[in-house]
This record gives sequence, structure tokens and C-alpha cells, in this order.
Amino acid sequence: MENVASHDIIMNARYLNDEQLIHSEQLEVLEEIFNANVRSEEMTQLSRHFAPILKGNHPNHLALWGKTGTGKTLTMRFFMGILAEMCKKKKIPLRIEHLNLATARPCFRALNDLACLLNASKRYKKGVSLVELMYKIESALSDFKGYFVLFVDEIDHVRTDQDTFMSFLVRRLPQSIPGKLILVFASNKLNWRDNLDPRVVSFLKIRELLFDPYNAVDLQHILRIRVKKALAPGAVESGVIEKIAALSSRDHGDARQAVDLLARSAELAQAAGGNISIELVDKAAEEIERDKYADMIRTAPALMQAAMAAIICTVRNTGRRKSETGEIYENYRVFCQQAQMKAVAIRAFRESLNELDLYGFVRTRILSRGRHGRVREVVLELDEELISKIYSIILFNFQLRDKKLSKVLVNSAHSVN
DNA sequence: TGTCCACAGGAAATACGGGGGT
DNA sequence: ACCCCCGTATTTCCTGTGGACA
Repeated sequence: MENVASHDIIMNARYLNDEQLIHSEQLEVLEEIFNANVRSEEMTQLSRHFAPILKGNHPNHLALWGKTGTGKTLTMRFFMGILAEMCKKKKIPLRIEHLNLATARPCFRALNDLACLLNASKRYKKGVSLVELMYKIESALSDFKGYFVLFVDEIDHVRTDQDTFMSFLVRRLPQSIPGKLILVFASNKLNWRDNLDPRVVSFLKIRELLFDPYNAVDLQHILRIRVKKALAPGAVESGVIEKIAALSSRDHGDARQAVDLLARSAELAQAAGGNISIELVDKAAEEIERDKYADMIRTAPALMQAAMAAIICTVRNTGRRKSETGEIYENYRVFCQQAQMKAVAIRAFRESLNELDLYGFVRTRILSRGRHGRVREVVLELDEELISKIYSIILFNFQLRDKKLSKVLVNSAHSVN
């Protein structure tokens, strides 16, 4: 395999990160993807579904199912672009909005987001009633009489009182605006409809479209396009694309994560001054995994960080990977004292340990020791390097000096014994 | 066989913090 | 400045429990 000059591997880094692409470039990539017959079946279904618009009829609502990164959003956006074009030619009034509920939020936030999207309201944190937001949304749409396609992305992220939100969209909104509303929901939970108010479901005439995770072949298409656009010719050793596609399709079938892996591998290759090899892909996959944990802890609530720090201290003090709620809580109290923050009660602390379990930082299980009571065992299984990294992130967030704190913690551990 | 440990985890009450209206 | 609202975090109070041990 011939080496290219090291600084030449990444020619156009923007094509390795969708967020950096400007709209026209995004479309360009999308077009190539769709030309490669990836998701063409779904595109056909979409155009069939929306065809009635061109004849002046009113299509049903639509639901797109599929895991994250299966292209629900991209396909829909790409299609909406085409649809907008066609309607423009035929002079059919059409308005399209994309409401992306990327992070979990209560009904209130969701409505607020929608209102903001329609320029009907400013962003509130709290304090304004739901009814008021609904009214603002309706009045923003009160003079539009054409087709209104509202693409609600990640609908299952609406948490508290999803029924209120849904019932507003499905039952109230179509009645209260003059335009013809077509709702498009996207969700990555297949059972999303099951825990919905039956009254809403019965009201909801909906057609469903399922997006399967990308298979390895699709991913290879997607990756090749990126490689061609972003990297120097010959920079990718044979088998690398297949490897990335295989890893990704096995783990998640998520195109974005696959491209991320390609990008990370390319960066490693660039730094090492060589080509992208299969070994580098493995290394990159590992790094991505690590960064995921590091980012999660960095942005986690203070309580969770403190709990994580307490677990790490406990493990270090005892030299065992396993520990129990009680001793961790003791260390947590010390940590709080050192960080000059108020410690929460043990009930809340347990809850945050559960959360750490949920996010995969630790594994916990309940252990019965008969007469010696029941305890929740907490096992820390991350590798040493990652633990250190997490620990220093937490200390940094709390503005603590490593030495000072661990000294205090070690002393306290001695005095407890 | 029953006791009883040392917690788990549910439910309800309360505190908190940001924001609007007046 | 004051009061009220709302969603969320935490506290308080509580009942439940697997199995070693007497």
C-alpha cells in the first residue's frame, strides 16, 4: 500500500461532519445517497403519500418509525425539499416546518418550541400557561390557507403529558386553523403509540412508514460518498470501509455514527502520518466510546458527578471494584464537604446511583446477605485510564485539587475502619 | 422456623428556581 | 416588589424483603 503525504489525507474535513456542511452541500450528499438507491423504497412511499396534495386533496398524517440514524430525518427533509419545489412550480401554497425535539422535554417545552418555530412567541423557561402557548400557535397560523406540513421529529421525547401535546396537534389544531394540516411524526420507539390516549389514537388517521437500520451494504455506499468527498485518493486501505460498515451495522445501523467513526479514523491516520488502516479503525472506535462517557459525565448534573466521584474514591480506597451504597454515601458526604456543597439525603443519592447504572458507568445489583441485610452492590468496570479521565473531569468541574481531596478521602476511610 | 438486618424503592409532601402578571 | 404558576429536585415517611443465623 502506497503512502500519501501525511498532511494530505483529509482534503475536506467538512464532509465528515454533517453539522459543518452548508445546506447545498448537504443536498448534494443526500442526492448521491439517494441516487445510490439507498432509501429509495422509502422515497417512493413518501411521494405516493403526499401525491394527493398536487391534486388538491388532503393526505393523512404520517408516522416514520426507525432507530436513530436510520435516515428518517434526512429522508424526510430531502423529500420535503422536492415537494416544496413541485408545489412552487404548480403554485400550490405549501408551508413546511420541522420541529425537532432532540432532547427530552415536557409538553410545555414542546409547545414553546413549536411557537418559537412559527415566530409566535419568545422562548420561555417556565411560567406561561399551556393554553396561552396554544393560542399563540394558532394565531400565528390563522391567516395561512394552504397546506401546512408539520414534521415533528423525535415525538417520543415529549415526556410529561404527552397526551396534552398530541391532543393539541391532532384534535385541536386542525380544527382551529384554516390551513390543511398534515402531521408527520418521527420516532425511534416502535411502541410509541401504545401509551397514548386512546381518544387521540382514534382521532389519528395515520399511515406508517418503517425505516430499517442501515445494513452494511447501505453503509458502505454512504461511507464511499464521504470518502470520495473528504479524503485524498488512496488514503483508505482496502477493507476499511467494509470494516466500519460492518461494525456500525452490527452495533447500531446508524449512518451518522458510521461517518463519525470514519472521521475519527481519518484524524488518527493524519496524526500518525499514514493511511487509514483497519487497526486505526479499532482504535478510533475505542476512542469514541471513551469520549462518550467523558462527555456524558461532563454535562451530567452535579449530583451525578459527585456520586461518580464518590464511587471512584471508594473503589480506590478499598482497592476493590465492588462497593456498596452505604460506604459510597460516606465518601460522598466527605466529597461534598470538601467541595463546599450541600449533601443530599440518602434517598436521593440512591436515585443517582441508579442513574449511573442506567447510563452504563457502573453495574449494580441487589445482594442479600441474610441477617446482615440487603445491599445494592455497585461495580465499577471501566478501564483505569477512563476512570482517571472521568475523575479529573469531575474534579475540574468542582474546582478541586486532586491531592487535597484524595488525601481527605483516604483519611476518612481510615477513620471509618 | 421465625427473626431481623440494612438497605431498596414507592408515595406524598415540600422546597426550589425561573418566569409572568400587576 | 410582590404574588402566583409550573415543572423539577429533594426530603420525609414508609413498607417490603432474601436469606443467614439462632
